[in-house]
This record gives sequence, structure tokens and C-alpha cells, in this order.
Amino acid sequence: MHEVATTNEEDQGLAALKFDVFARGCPARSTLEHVTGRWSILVLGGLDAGPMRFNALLRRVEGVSEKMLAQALQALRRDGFVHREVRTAFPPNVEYSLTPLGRETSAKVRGLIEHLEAHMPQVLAANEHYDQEQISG
Amino acid sequence: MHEVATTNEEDQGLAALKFDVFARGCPARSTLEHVTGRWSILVLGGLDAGPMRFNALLRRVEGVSEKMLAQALQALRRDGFVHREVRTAFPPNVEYSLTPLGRETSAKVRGLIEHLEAHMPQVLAANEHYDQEQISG
DNA sequence: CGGGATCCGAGACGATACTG
DNA sequence: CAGTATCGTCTCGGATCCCG
Repeated sequence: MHEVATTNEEDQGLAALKFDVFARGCPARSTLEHVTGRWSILVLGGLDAGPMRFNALLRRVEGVSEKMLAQALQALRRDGFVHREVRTAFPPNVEYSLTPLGRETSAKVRGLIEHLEAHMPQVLAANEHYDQEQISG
Repeated sequence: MHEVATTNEEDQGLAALKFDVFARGCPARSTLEHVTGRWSILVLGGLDAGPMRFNALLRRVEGVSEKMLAQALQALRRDGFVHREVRTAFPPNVEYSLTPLGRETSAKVRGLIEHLEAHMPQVLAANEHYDQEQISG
């Protein structure tokens, strides 16, 4: 089974070798899917701007439904990337923020997002080139 | 050199502002989905090790079906991340490799994957903590 | 070996309605 | 405001067969 109760750095290093996303049942694969899911990745990227409330996120991630946002937030929370803070008041006030691990992860995600955004002209050009080839070929 | 219409930094800045994954119909969003898709991200990470043939990839990305691998490769190829080279011989020999853009992108993806693999103990601990809270709460 | 075509079930997803 | 519950749609994805 998974022996992952580690406190010192040596054990951390050895434990890391046990996780391989390319392997069939590896838990790292599902975690990767939680992070890179259609909406999760945008939630993670969105929270990178700072703590946000539910409806603020709903507006920031255009097109997401309440159901999908709630679902994505739950998965990210379960994996320890997102923190949920409830302030009992009226009207109810719930704030979502990144945990330290969430911030590290979000930084990588944002790096990927910004890299893609910056190279979109190149991607769109590749699209057209590919489509032209399909017609002639 | 395959430059994409931009020589000065002003155009770069303006072009970059045009693509926002958080916006509804932005093409960058679908590109992001192609890259971070369930199998695509593993294909991209797998090809990072070097050029590979179809069945080699099929074995490396454990659990992927022929259909899904072919589909992921097509999308990555259309977006200009992956190059396909056919050698007419018998038996047929087809090799897949990363384009320059693909290598840059794969590096980011790989960084994310390795970061997650390294922190899996922390994630699994968060899972257990979360599940315990659900029972008591 | 490297795929394409087809069928089909499971789950993702969106819209709506309802609750604390 | 911050969700949960329910339902219908529709895409994803696996299994299988087939072809160059």
C-alpha cells in the first residue's frame, strides 16, 4: 500500500519516486486530472489573483455553471489546493483562497496558460496550415 | 525562422492582450483544453523523453486506447505541438516528435507534473483530512 | 504497424428549481 | 449569497472490427 507518512526530507525523496502519472492506477494521475480539468484549471488560475467569493469566481470564469464551479472547488479543496473560509453573517460570506501548495501549483498553471496565450498566433497559424493539408491530401 | 507577424514589442503586447482563457469564446481556451486534456497532457509529457512511435506511446501512457491516442495526437498536431513523420517501408514506420513550440509547452507541462508527483504525500494527507471532516461535520 | 469507422454505455455538463 | 437536488442532453471514451 501507500506508505506516505513522512516527516523528514529523505523519506520525501524516496516517496516521490513511487508516484508516476504514466502508471495505470497512480493517485497522481487523478490529482493531475483534478488540477487540469476543464474548469478546475481556470478556477486555480482565477484564484491566483487573490481570495475571491463564490459569485465573483462564477463571473471571472466565464461560462462555468454553479454546479461545475462547486464541484471543481470541492475537488481542489479535497486535494488541499484551495481553502474555504466561512464568515457567519448576513448575507452569508464565503471566501475561497489558495493554500501554500495551491499557490505553488497555481504558479505553474499560470505559467502554462500565459505561455499558450502568448503563442496563440502561432497555434492559429498551425491550425490553418493543418486544415489546408487535409483538403489537398 | 517562422515569425508570426510581430517584430516590435508593441505588437507583441497588443496581440497578447487579445487572448484571455477566462473569456467565453476565446480560442486560447480550446487550445488549453487540447493541451491539458486527460490523455493529451500525458502524451505531451511522454514525448518529452524523445521521438516515439505510435505503439511505443501506447505502452508509455498506460491505459490509453488506440482511439484516444490517435485523437490526442491529431489535436496536438493540428495546434502545432507535435510533428508526424512517415517512413514508407514495411512494416510501416511512423514517428512522433515535439515541435519547438511543443518542447516549450511540454517543459511547462512537465514542470507541473513533477511538482504534483513530488507533493503527492501532502495531497493524500489532505484527502484523508478532508474526508474525516465530512464525517464529523 | 498505424490507424479509421462504428456502436454503445457511463459520466460530464447545463438549466432550472429549491434551500439555509 | 452560497450552494444542493434533480433531470435531460450530449460528449467522452472503451471495445471491436477493418483496412493499407
